[in-house]
Amino acid sequence: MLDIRLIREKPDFVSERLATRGGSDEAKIAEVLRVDAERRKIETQLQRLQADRNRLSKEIGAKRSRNEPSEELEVQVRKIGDEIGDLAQRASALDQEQRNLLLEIANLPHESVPIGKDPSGNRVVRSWGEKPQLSDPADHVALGQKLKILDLERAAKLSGSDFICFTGAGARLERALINFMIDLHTREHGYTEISPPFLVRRDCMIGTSQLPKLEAEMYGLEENQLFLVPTAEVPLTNLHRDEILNVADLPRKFVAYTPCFRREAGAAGRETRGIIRVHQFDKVELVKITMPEKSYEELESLTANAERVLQLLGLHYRVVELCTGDLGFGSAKTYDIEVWSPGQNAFLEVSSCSNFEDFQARRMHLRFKDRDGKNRLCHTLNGSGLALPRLFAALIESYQQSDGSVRLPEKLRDYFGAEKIEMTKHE
RNA sequence: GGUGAGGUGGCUGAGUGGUUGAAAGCAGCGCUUUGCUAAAGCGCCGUGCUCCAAAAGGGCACCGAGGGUUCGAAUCCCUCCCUCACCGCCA
Repeated sequence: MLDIRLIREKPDFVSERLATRGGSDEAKIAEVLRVDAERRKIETQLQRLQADRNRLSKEIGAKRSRNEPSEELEVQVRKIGDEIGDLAQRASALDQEQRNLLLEIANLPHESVPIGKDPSGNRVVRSWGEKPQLSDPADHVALGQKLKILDLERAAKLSGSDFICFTGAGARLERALINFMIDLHTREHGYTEISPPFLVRRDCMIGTSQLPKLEAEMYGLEENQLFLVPTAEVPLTNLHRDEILNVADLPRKFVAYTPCFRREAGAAGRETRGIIRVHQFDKVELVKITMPEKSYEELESLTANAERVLQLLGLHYRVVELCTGDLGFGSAKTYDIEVWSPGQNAFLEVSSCSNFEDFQARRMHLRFKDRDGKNRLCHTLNGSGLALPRLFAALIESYQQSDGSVRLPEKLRDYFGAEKIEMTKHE
C-alpha cells in the first residue's frame, strides 16, 4: 500500500512511476485523491460537531451537579448527535473506500529497476557455472518414471492434473533437499527457523498483498475464512504484524519450509510440463524484516543466500533483474534466480527475491522504534531459498548418468544417505 | 465442542456512567546532585487521523472488534474474536 500523503503531494510522480509497470493506474490515483479530499472534508465537519457535543455534554454534567435545569442543552445535543451519526457513517464509508482503492494500487518500482514492458526487458546481471555436457539429456519426467521416484499418473488419480507424488528415493531426495537448505540458511546465513501454520487468516493475505488482487489464485476454506498459504512469505512476514519492533532486534531473518498452494490458472504446455508448474509444491522461503536504510543491502545478501544453494549443489544458474513491466504487484525490486534445466533446455525460475520496501509493512502495521524513539515502518523482503520441484528437476536432469542413474552432488549425500539414485526393480 | 475467568498504554496494574487519554509502579529519555558505578530529586514520556501554507498550537478518535442504550460510555447491554484454566474428543 502506498502512502496516501505521497499520492496527495506528488500525484504526477506516482502516476508516472506506476505507468512504467504498464497498465495504467492513473484512474485509480485520481479516484483515490477524490475520495481522500471528500473524506477529509467530511471528517472535519464531523470532528467539529463532536467537539461541540463534548463541550455541551460536560456543561450538562456541570449543571446537573449544581441541580440546575439542563433540558434545553440535552435537546440541542440530541440533535447534534443525529447529525454526527449521519456524518460518521459517511466518513467511515469513505475511509473504507479509500483503503480498498489503496489496496489495489501497485508498489512503485525502485529507481534502479530497468524500464521495460515485459520479460524481454529483464536484465541478466550474472550467471554462475556452466551447462553440463550431456549428449541427449532425458527430462525429469522420463527420468522420474524410469527411476520410479515420481508418479504423476497416480498423483492425478488422487488430486487431478498438476499435482506431484514423489515416491521412494524421490520422496527422500525432496526431504534431503529441504533439510540441506534449512541447515544452510540457519547455520551459515543466520536465519531463524520457523515452522508456521499452513492456513492463515484473510488479514495475513491482505498484509503481504496476495489479496485482494489475487483471490482467484488462492485456495481458501470459506467456512472459517482461512487460506492455504501460497508461500511461506505470508506467515513469516505476518509474524510481527501489528507490532512495533525494537531497532536493536532488526533485521529479523526467518527461514521456513512449507508446502505452497496455488490455483495458477495457466494453460498446460511445455512451460508447465511435469512438475514445473503445479498446484501444490514445497518451498524453503527466506524473509527479512529490516530498517529502511538497510533494505537494499539486505536484498543483495538475501539473493546471495539463495544463490548459495545452487552453488553448493553445483548447478548452473543466472540471476535476472526484473524490469518494471515484469515486477510483482507489491515489489519495488526483484531478482529472479533461474536454474538451468537440461531437460527443458531452458532456465527455470527457482527463486524470486524482492524488496517490498514499506508496501507490505504499511498494510500490516509493521513498525519499529528508531533511535530517536519515533515509530517508522519497516521494510520487508523475501525470496525462495529455494522452490523444490524445479530444483529437483534441474538436479536430476543435470546429474543424470549415461546408465540412467543420478549421481548426487557431494553436499547432498549425507542428507540423502547414498551417492546415487539407481533403477530399482520394485518401488 | 462444553463450562468458567479474562482481554486497559512498551510491561505490571487501578479504574462500574460525567474535566479519565486514562491512577500508580516499572522500563525509557532529559536535567540536577555525584570520584566511578549505584542511588536520589525534578521534568518528559501512547497511537492514528484532522485543522493550519508550515511551525507553534488546536480538534477528533482509540481501553480486543463491531453494534446498541445515553445529553455523555473504558465503565451498562448485545454479537463476534482472542487468551487462560478445567472437562470432553483426538494424531
